[in-house]
Amino acid sequence: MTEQLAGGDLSRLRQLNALAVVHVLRGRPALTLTELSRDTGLSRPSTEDVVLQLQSQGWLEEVQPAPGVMGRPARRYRFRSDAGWVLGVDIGGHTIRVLAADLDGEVRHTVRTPVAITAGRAERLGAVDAAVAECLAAAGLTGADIWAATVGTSGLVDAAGRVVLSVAFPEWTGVHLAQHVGRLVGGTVLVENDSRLAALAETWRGVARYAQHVVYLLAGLRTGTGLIIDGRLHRGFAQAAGEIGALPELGWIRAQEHLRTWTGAPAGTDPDDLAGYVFASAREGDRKAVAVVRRYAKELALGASALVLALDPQLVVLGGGFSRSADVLLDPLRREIEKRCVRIPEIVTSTLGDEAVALGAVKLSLDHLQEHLFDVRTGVAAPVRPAR
Amino acid sequence: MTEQLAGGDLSRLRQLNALAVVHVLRGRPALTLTELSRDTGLSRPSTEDVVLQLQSQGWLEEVQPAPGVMGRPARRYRFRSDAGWVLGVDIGGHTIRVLAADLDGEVRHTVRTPVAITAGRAERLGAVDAAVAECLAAAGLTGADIWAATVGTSGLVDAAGRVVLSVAFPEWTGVHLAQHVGRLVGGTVLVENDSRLAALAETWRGVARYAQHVVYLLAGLRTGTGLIIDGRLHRGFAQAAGEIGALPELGWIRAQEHLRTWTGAPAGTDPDDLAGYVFASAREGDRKAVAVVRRYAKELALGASALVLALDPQLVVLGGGFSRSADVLLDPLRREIEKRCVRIPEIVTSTLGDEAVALGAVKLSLDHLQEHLFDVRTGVAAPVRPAR
DNA sequence: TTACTAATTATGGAGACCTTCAAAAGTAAC
DNA sequence: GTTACTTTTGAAGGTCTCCATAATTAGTAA
Repeated sequence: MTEQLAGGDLSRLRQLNALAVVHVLRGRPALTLTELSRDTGLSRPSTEDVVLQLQSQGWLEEVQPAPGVMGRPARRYRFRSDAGWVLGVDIGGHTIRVLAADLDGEVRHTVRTPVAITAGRAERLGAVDAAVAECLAAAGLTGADIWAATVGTSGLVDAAGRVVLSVAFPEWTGVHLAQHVGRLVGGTVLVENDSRLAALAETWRGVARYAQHVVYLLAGLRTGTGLIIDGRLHRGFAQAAGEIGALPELGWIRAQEHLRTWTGAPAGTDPDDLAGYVFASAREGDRKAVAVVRRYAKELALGASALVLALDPQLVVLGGGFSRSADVLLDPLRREIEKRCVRIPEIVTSTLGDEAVALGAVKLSLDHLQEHLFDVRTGVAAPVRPAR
Repeated sequence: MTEQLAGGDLSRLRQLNALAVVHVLRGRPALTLTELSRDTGLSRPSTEDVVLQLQSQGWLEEVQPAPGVMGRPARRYRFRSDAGWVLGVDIGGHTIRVLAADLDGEVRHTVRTPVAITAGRAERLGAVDAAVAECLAAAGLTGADIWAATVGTSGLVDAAGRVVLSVAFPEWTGVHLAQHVGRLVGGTVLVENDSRLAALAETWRGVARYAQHVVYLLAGLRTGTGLIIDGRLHRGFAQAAGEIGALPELGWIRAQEHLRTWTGAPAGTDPDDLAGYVFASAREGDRKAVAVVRRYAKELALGASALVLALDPQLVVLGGGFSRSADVLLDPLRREIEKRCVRIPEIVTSTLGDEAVALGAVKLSLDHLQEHLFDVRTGVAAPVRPAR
């Protein structure tokens, strides 16, 4: 609990101050030494010393001084956010998505590759390979430039990066994604459940930005959850947290069934596409459709209420494919949750759309680097890809 | 997420090293400078410097050198764990319990005062006052010596230390415990739900010592929970976490009803005492009693399963009054949980008995001090009671 | 009494920080 | 074009904290 940081000699102090400078400068435009000095609390001369050291290491870069200011023009330094790169990969049912981002988390290149929902393991992995290669090429990078990558997939994932169980794609069970993607890129490869990554993305760039405790609901053809507790992704002891839908009494397994019973769609419609027709009819006021949506919302709310009662989050975020129909789904969902819970959290709709998972994958990669590159214990090392 | 610790000047380094020395020394017998130097990683001369400073501040004390060793006898220093004190108060239905512990968490004095279950607000608070006074007197302390105190109570507690809702004792609702106990002792007064404190105690001195994620079940006349996530007590956004029993579909409200239907007890038995008879009969193999216990276990398991599925803890701890009857309760509980959950955690019985809540209260007080007295950001201040 | 052992004390040196002040490099006004 | 003003840069001197090393001290063991 007390992650003690060992004391040390003077170099440790320099380490900490270098860390402070990097922290102030990351994700911001170039700053002058005076500004850095003010923001870090260090004296001007010390700031200069630290900055020069970081520059010689390759973390900082001098940029053109700002013109047209009073006084002697100040040198300005920026964080070299392009010193390293991270990848976020989303392996979805219909789409493979790869994002390349710099160390500031700025997404620089995006690749979307369609893949048949019926594609087998080999075909899908092949599409991943192609998409990663395409993204690297577009960014002018090689796999060696990637310092960390995260792969998002449906199903249960173990700590080693293997898919332990995939209900949606039976053939997917057992695939060792960390190893597979590890062939393509350098650095650590993390593998994580897609709902969790989407939740993470919401706390980073989405509607949950300032919440410490969040319950994320992935509502779509599959139903899943992601839990943010104390600002951190909660995985559980064996990465099995959030599986509330498995409780027979709550029946998330049944939830979709309600939508599939809908008969108002054109004959021959793929059962997977039915949901869209139900929501559309409900939107137009069709009584039966509204009732179907209400039943679905109730089932969803049961599991959600269990999570809300258990965790008392500040926020519940509705994401996934169905969140596009939040206009007809959110109200019944909210009512059902209000019936059951002691304290009612805010309930909002995701705005990240279908890029949430890949974005969360980028964030997880960045968090991993943060821990290993800019940690108080280790300080800042030279800007090279950390050992795997 | 990145709790950045600002860099700083050389005094900051000394601060960190002083912290390291204190950390090594706390909760251990007196050490020599050489041993301290080895464990902190500092050089001998520096260690001496730091130790001398801490001694002059009052945190460290020299003790008699160990006799009968080769070479020049080394000075030995111990952490002055009696420089400050904390209190743990458990306001139960039948008993008020007050524990006085030193800064190492060593419980030095215990006071137990019986109180009528029917006692009203004033009478109960009076008993608390008396018990606290008695405990202070026994320890030779005054309220001013107490650096932090925690009060455990049933019911929902707000962040200010007020009981927002007490189902078991309606008259208890609204009582401002932090204020009330604050009259008696110095330092911060924290108020927390009793189930949560019991959970905390289990991770400190109980069966959950090395678990990061724990679901604690308080099974007794009331049913409650305490959640430990990432090694920390989880309260939720509005201190309402763990209220899974409120979900109508899981029905913890009904759970006790099963036990109350029991007719095998002597006529005129207080309904609250029925449970003991049921468990006893079940222990002797009475079929009907076994069935009643099984029904109770099933209801309990429903909520427990929801928590386990949501959080995937390493451990489920069964505590509370009924945990004394774990021999007949644990097996059916485990079976019901196994039916419902994806990954089955260890399920064990608490060993702390009815001191768990007070012990957890001590621990919470200590954690509070730890944050304010020995934090990496603040360093170690002089050993005086921190401002409220 | 003498040898051995391990802690203490003293010394010198290096690294990182701070404050202060003079010099430099621009803009703005005349 | 010169002068005044503003702000940054660069250099000097000082303090603090740490480290390594060597000389001294206070015990035990033979």
